[in-house]
Order: sequence, then structure tokens, then C-alpha cells
Amino acid sequence: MTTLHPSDGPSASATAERGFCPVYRAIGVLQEKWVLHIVRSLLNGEKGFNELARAVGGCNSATLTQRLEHLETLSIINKRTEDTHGKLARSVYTLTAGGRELQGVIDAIDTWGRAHLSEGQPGVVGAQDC
Amino acid sequence: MTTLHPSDGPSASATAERGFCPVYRAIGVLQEKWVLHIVRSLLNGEKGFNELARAVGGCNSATLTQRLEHLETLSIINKRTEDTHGKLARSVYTLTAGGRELQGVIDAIDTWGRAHLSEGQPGVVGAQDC
DNA sequence: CCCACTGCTTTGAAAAGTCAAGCGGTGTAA
DNA sequence: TTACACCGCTTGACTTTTCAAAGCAGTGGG
Repeated sequence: MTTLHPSDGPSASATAERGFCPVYRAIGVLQEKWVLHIVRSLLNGEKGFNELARAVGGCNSATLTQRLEHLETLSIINKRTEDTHGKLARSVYTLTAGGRELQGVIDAIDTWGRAHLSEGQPGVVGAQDC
Repeated sequence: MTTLHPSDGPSASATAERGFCPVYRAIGVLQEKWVLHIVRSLLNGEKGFNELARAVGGCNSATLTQRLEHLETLSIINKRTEDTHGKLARSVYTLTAGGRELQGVIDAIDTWGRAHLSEGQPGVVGAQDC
């Protein structure tokens, strides 16, 4: 493990009290800044680093690198370095099978968001899939 | 508005580019630290401040106060100050109708977490509802 | 009276995230 | 060939967020 992440070890106080709880852990992972945005972007297809950064919208490269590393150690995403015709190493990030199953979570958030976050907002008429 | 929150205004870079996107906003709200934990706790019934802090597990009071204020302005939770027999003002936090609909999100996370976060972990046998 | 509990607020320091710049490399057009 | 735009990052300084600990006002019990 290259870096140590707060949600990794049994360091969280509640973990000690409750024993291992997958839901608690899952929340710990998914509430990290940009993680859900990254997953959502990747659900629309694999992406390169800068491409992903643009799709995610506003995440800076340092944070993005860190998040991607973490998600890789959790086997949510996959990093592949493809060498196009022998040159230009481009990194491509893909969701693993486990990562793709987060579609359900994103869908649930999507549904809730459309129902509860678009009311009373200025200039909102139709919700495109942005 | 008492405090300014990052996910409130149109300050996020992606918001300007994409126009309003409820999913993007929803993610912005739900990825704030402790928010999902708070919602999950409150789905099990209304709670007082310290009671909620304990249920959530490890959130400090300053952050919790801030999160609760934010969630209240978003009409996700409700704060009620009940005076038990004329004395002892106890604050009780409840989910609104909109907040209760986050059950779907929590369920999705729960499902995913049990499927992908409990494998290969030490000392994990049965998953209780913790 | 003293201690435990309630719901918070304050403080200062640590952790996390952000910004801007830069590095080595490629590819494209002047 | 020189220049500039892209690629995937890394670095270091700066800002924001979260933190633990303490404290405050009030209630209730031993």
C-alpha cells in the first residue's frame, strides 16, 4: 500500500465499537471528495487522466491522482497503460466489475437529486443527463 | 443563509459549464463528510444531538452542528426543540419526507458494500445490521 | 455539593484539498 | 527547426475543513 487512507484501517472509532460493518465502510469510501463524480464519469466509459479530470469537473490533478490510487487499491477501478503503436503511453482508467455495480448507487442518487434538488431553483426546466 | 457552503452557490466550476445538474448537486451534498452517516442514523428514528453523534460514530460536535445546519437548509432534516414538562430543552433531529427518500441511496450503498467490501477481510463472518 | 448528562460553542492545531507551475514526452503545424 | 498544444502526472505553497479538548449553561440524581 503506497499511501495510507483514513478509511482503510480499523482506525475509525465506530469500527472498534461496532466491529466490522460493510455499510459503514462503503459510506467511508463513497463520501471521499470526487469519488462519486469519478465513478459516474467512468460509468460512461473508460477515460484518460486529463479527460477524466475534465469530465469530473474541477478536481485538481493532485487530488485526482490520490483518489485514483485509492480506488485502485480497493479494486473499484483499473489502471491500464496502453502504448499506442509503440509510443505515447496513455493511461486509461476503467471500472472493475465491482465498480460497475456502483451504477445502482449513482442511479439512486440521480433519482433522489432530480426529485429533491431541482425545485425552486432558478432557470431549471428540463433535466438533461449532463 | 447563516453559513456559506461550497455546494450551495454556482461556484463549482462544472456548474458553470454544464448548467444546473441535479445529479451533480446531489453528489455534492451527499459526499460531504458524515452526511450519509447522519442520514443513515436518522433513518432508524429521530435522535438528539449527542445521541446522533454517538450513533454516527466519531464525528466531532463542531462539524456535526455545521452539517445539521446545512442539511436543515436543504430540507433534508428537521430540527425540533421539545420542552419536556416545561424544562430541559432537548433538540430532536428528524428526516423530512425528502430526507427519508434517501433510504434508496443508503440501501444501494448497503447492497454494494456487503457485496464488495466484506471479502477477504479479517474476522468477518456474518453481517449484522450494525 | 458533586458528578453525569443535555445541547451546543470556542480554540488552536493537524489533515485534507486546491492552485499554479513545471517536467519529460509526443504530435502537429508553421 | 522551432514553436505550441496536448499527454500524465509531481511538487510545493496556500487555503479550507476537520479535529480533539475544553468550556458554558442548564437539569437531575445520589
